[in-house]
Amino acid sequence: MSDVESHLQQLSRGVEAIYSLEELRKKLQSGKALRIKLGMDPTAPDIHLGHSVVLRKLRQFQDLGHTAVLIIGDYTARIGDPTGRDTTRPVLDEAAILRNARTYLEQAGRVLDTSPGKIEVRHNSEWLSKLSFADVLRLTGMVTVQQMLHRENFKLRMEQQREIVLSEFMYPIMQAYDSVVIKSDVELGGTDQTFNNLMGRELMSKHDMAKQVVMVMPILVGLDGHEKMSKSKGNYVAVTEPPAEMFGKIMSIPDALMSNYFQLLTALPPERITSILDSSQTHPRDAKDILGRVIVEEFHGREGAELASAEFRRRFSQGGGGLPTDLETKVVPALAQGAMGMLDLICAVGFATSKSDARRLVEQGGVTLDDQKITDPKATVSVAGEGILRVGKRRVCKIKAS
RNA sequence: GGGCGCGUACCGAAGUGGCCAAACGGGGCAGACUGUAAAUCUGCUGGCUUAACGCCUCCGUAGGUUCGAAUCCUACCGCGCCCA
Repeated sequence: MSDVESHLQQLSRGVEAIYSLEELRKKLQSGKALRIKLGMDPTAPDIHLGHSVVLRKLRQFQDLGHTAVLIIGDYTARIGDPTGRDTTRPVLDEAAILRNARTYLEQAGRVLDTSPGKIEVRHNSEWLSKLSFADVLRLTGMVTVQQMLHRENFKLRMEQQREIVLSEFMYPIMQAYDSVVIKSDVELGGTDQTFNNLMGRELMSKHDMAKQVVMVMPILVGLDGHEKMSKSKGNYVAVTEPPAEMFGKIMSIPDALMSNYFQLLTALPPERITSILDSSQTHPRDAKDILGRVIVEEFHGREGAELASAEFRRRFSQGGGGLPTDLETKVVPALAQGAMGMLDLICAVGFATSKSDARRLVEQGGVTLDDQKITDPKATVSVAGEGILRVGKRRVCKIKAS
């Protein structure tokens, strides 16, 4: 297989759609370093595995010698979005945008290759702020209302007779114009960006330029196995999380989700994935362990992944009970004054939000002190030196009087 | 400008004068079990406490009617839809 064909195969992996494969092939055949565009919205700086799907694809391109062009949508963010609902975009000030962009880059850098020459970071205010009204009219003259109304989101709202603010039509045009300016060869995005990215092709061809290829990646399902991974749903794994936390969260996904995660979040060869997912060859628990380690390894290295896996086994498998390696010590000064109520102690270390809450935990048998189960809510404790307090499976700490 | 609706705990959603700390579902937490923080099953899910069928706070906000209000009235705030 030629290089081009093998690259094409790698790059197509896990992709939802390519517009079009043939054009991508031609671009790869040219032998040039391609410019791969990815737009980012400077409002949500908490990057999670869902974002990493697209970022990993971008990284793949980088590794094959192409250039990542990251567009920070600062102009758009500054103007905000009048529509309130479907596409809430809060208005941000300059400082916030800069801050968000910086944390975004810091986090995206855990996936991307940020060495010089591999990545180009641009703010779209650079060119958008210079457009005159006449320029804007010229751009809007290149797109028809009918094209706009084809977009799913708009179509739906037309049918439901819900408002569409005129300026909303401008967002796809602005993004598309970004592509014209930076002369992208390929634009990446999630499937939700399909329309906007295709608009880039449209606008580029109106400018007599080579059209960008659009590749859209599937939206990653969150830890709950149903809804898309997002911060607001709380069903996410942030790229900045410590190894043990990452690993544990991955172990908590429904078994049925494993295949999807292997496909979108790892680079394991397809045959390998098939054999891992075949329960007659690999125990499902081990399959998930592999998944967890491969993902954690990407962010914390081989050693971090192994440690996280080992710790998980120690703490939770076969009854568990092991202590975490980074066992936290909490000082409870009140203990120095003699016996203190169990419930107060639980609240004092922050394992319960109220005494009623603490009482429930005790009554349900979820609390142990030095491996002694406490079942009486009225119990008092006096810890001479220090003790190990557990609440449920996951909350453990060492307590000291001073 | 006119008309009509809606606002209940983390979320969704019942409840239209006392039996309401408020059904039910989701989520969360705990327990059992296990192959894991999976699945399944069970319990809990406003707060305080001398732990009691005690007290306090609570159904957008502020008043009012009533022996008694999430439920009725008034004003206000917020949200939505329709007409102009």
